[in-house]
Amino acid sequence: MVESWQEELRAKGYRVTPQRQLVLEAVTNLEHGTPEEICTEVQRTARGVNISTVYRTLELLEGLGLVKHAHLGHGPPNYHLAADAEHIHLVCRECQTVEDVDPRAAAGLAGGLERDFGFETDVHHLTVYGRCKDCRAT
Amino acid sequence: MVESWQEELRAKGYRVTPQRQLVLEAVTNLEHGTPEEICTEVQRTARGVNISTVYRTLELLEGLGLVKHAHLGHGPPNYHLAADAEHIHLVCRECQTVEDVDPRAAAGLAGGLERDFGFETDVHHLTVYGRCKDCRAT
DNA sequence: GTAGGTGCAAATGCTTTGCACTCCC
DNA sequence: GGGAGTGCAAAGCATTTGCACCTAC
Repeated sequence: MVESWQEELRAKGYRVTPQRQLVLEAVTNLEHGTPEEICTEVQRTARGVNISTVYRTLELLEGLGLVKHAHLGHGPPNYHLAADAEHIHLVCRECQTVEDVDPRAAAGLAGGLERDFGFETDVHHLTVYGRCKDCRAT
Repeated sequence: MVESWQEELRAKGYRVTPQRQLVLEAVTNLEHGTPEEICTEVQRTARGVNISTVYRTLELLEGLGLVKHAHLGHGPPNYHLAADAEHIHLVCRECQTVEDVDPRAAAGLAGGLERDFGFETDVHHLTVYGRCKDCRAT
């Protein structure tokens, strides 16, 4: 398997700190979360990590390719583990819920954009707005 | 054809003001613009409209279905005429440029989401992140 | 005339930054 | 020990809100 992210950090001259471990754990537990939510999650298990440290850490972890973020509408960005299966976000414009679906649903779209525009689609980052099943039923 | 938006405003008890006309014109001219850019565009032709009026007006016009907005990444939302042909935004993560493409590219995706999840896709609002042709060539 | 609309300034919410102190290597 | 990392507070933006004044109807 791969070397641990801790070793990777050290190899690049960064340091392994409790805060960085806590933030990564929180992202893992939440599966999806805004910086604010991640900060709150950390406080559930340990003494808080400052919100600005959360921002700095997320930026670092994203640079290392450990986490990724997506923009799910008006609010703050949403972070999740890069290692989690990639997925597409379906955001309902009425009830604001987010549903994760298999990226294969967008395989045709990605293929078409590649073929017609030479555009390399970042599938995990794809956000689709619309109305969900439940809201349409109402 | 349809009644003018001015009449629609009056019919709903709203008023037709120069500011509202100017904002709608600016959106028309810009094709795509953030609230800030729209505010600047108005100042090119007339004496400025206050930024808070721009926000309030865009919200109103969106409620009437005259304009729509999309989130193109980190920055502020992007407004365009609802009457403009619907399109998909391809946002390059490296050079930040936005390319508009025909919504038919996403017909397969929308059909699949409808069939498999009962999700009604808001195609005009679709934003696809990735890397554009030019950046991939470098 | 009057309710809706506007401008201005202050408030808010999210995010970034400067700086002194801390602690990992 | 020294530089990277952290906490705290202040600064930055984008956006919203309160309120007195203005104007379309």
